[in-house]
Amino acid sequence: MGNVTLLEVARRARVHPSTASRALGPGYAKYVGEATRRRVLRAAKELGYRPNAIAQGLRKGRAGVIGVVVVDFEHPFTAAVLRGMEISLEAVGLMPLVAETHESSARLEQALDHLVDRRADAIITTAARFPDAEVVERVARRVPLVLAVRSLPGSQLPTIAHDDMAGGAMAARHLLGLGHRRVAELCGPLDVSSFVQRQAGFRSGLAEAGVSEVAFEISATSGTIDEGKRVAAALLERTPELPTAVFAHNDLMAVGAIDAFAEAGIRCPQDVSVVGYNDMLLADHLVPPLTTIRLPSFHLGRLAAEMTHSLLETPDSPPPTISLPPSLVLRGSTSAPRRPNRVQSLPVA
Amino acid sequence: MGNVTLLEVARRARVHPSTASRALGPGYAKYVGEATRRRVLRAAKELGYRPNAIAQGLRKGRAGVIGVVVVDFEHPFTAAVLRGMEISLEAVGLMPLVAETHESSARLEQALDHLVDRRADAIITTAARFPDAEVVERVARRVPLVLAVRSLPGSQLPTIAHDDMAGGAMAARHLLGLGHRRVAELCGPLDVSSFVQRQAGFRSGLAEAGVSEVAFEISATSGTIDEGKRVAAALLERTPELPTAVFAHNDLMAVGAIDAFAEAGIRCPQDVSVVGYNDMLLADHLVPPLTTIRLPSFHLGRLAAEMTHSLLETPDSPPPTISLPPSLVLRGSTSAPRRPNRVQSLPVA
DNA sequence: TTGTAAGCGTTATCAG
DNA sequence: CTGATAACGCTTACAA
Repeated sequence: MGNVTLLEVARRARVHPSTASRALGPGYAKYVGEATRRRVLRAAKELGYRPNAIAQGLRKGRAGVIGVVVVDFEHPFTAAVLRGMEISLEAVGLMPLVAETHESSARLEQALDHLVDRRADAIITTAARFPDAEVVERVARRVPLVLAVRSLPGSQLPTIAHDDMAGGAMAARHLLGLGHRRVAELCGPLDVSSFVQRQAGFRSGLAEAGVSEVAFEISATSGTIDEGKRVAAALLERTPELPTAVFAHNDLMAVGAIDAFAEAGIRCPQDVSVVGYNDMLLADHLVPPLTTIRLPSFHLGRLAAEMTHSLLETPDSPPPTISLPPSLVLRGSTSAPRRPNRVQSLPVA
Repeated sequence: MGNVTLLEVARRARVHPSTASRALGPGYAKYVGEATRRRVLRAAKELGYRPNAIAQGLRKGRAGVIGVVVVDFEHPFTAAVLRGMEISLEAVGLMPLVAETHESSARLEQALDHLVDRRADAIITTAARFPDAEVVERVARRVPLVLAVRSLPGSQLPTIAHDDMAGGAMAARHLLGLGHRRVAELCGPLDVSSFVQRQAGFRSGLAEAGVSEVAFEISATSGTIDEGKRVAAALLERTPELPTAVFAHNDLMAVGAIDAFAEAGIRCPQDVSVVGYNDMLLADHLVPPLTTIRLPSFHLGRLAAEMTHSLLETPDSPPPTISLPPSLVLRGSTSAPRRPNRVQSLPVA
């Protein structure tokens, strides 16, 4: 496992290590004689030399790595965001170093510290929750940091997110346009900007038509099928007069909600319309196919990476804030309300 | 952004840097006077000292990082495998550095080289295809390497994979048990061990009952819905007498196949049974719910990481080969064949 | 228990 | 165009 070092390459090419370094590196290669360069290159190839990125990193003070913090690889759009970042980072020779938080503040802090320790050139986090603001700001003082997907209120940090306010409003307008007047919301965790924005957008969309949503204070602790089911069941239990439409803060929750409704004998979309969020894989293969809000996640990933890169190139430019518009995907889980619901008590699973 | 170094901590604590190092590191802390240690710890905290992992890595010769190569974050079980690895790596203070290949050999090589350059302590790859064998073996000579999920035929490298042979056989026996005798297979790319094994297992399962599958030479270039649809459409086009059951090499392809069948007016499971593979998220929410083979992917991730770790601890132990048994998940996409199919020509979408 | 000194593999800087 | 030298920040024999 003895690794070939620059010194050995230099010896074989009969040059000084620094000459070998110049010949191999892109920046200084022109200051090396053509013949010498060839010799060095050949020696390197023959020995199977690979530069030690750790030593380079120590010397140059940068690791050539961008730290990326995500909630979960299984999260609906994590893969798309990551792929976008990867593609645009690769173009500039940077490698993403990815860490998961699983929605735990402790793990977020740990991941950020890890990345700081590794001297990541910059960090992109898509996992910030409101209680993490202090930690994030602390880290941002040590290394350029970009907030992606999830923003932090009042933060001056460069931010790129989906326009969830617009997404929520879209959902509201769609439902209103269909004729719904009695609507409810199945909220995701409200310590995350995405869900707060969706809620605000949804409510303001309703308000435009003078409608206000069914009061209901329970929100999901995570955006999963089980949580969607639990929250929807609670809605059934607590709401005397059932809403004719429901806006779920993500597709998985929408699926859970539809499950809960079905178990109570309430059909979607005949008895209740459901709008999801994310347009996840297979959303179009469910029954009914899910009407949902589609997010330009791949694009967001690209832009986040580009923003990060330009932040490194031009550290003193004003921190940008980008917001990406979503779009409505019409499918079968929404339709006009059948008729005003009667007060009814329904069995709960 | 001037980062605090050990030297500054040492100065503030009025000790020599080496003493500071000992006080801070876990191994030598006991050789430091209690009072001194306290002073160093306090100084470090006050200055917000964070050890430079790059410098540590250079000095110690190890980066404290395990390189992990995956095909795609969106791949059905990547997330589960990764989470398994992460959990067991974290327990021993190692961090996964993840790279994607998108099923490209060039990217695989690039990713492996990147990881070698970063002096990853070890590499786990779940993305190897047969043509990559040479590259993988080359890299394995420089750094401990574990083949996970996808094995390489004839390779002596430590390997941990799903028992796809058993999975394929399970699918075959299930279909045979239901009474099917005319069955076909929708294969994934056959330069990947997983799919070759599934095929071999399926065929041998059939052979036990003296059945052989419908001859059909087209295989998918990737395990996606679109590819499943394409291959299934080709099957419809080329097979005069339609099979009563189909084994798709993964769930997404199964979904695509069911789509293609539906477009041709062939219902699942009434006219054709379909078995998938992976038990992906939402497989139970499709229509019909997918009968499929479930893989212990989280467990595989854990074990792969443990194997890697013990490989580092005990480099001279014989390279283990582990195979993890899958299980059959019975759902609605399979049923007894209605009756022997007549020869028929069918419209293709 | 603490200090000394050397060096991990590179590259920036300065001479030549 | 090439060589010498020092330094990036840290750990670890070894000496005291």
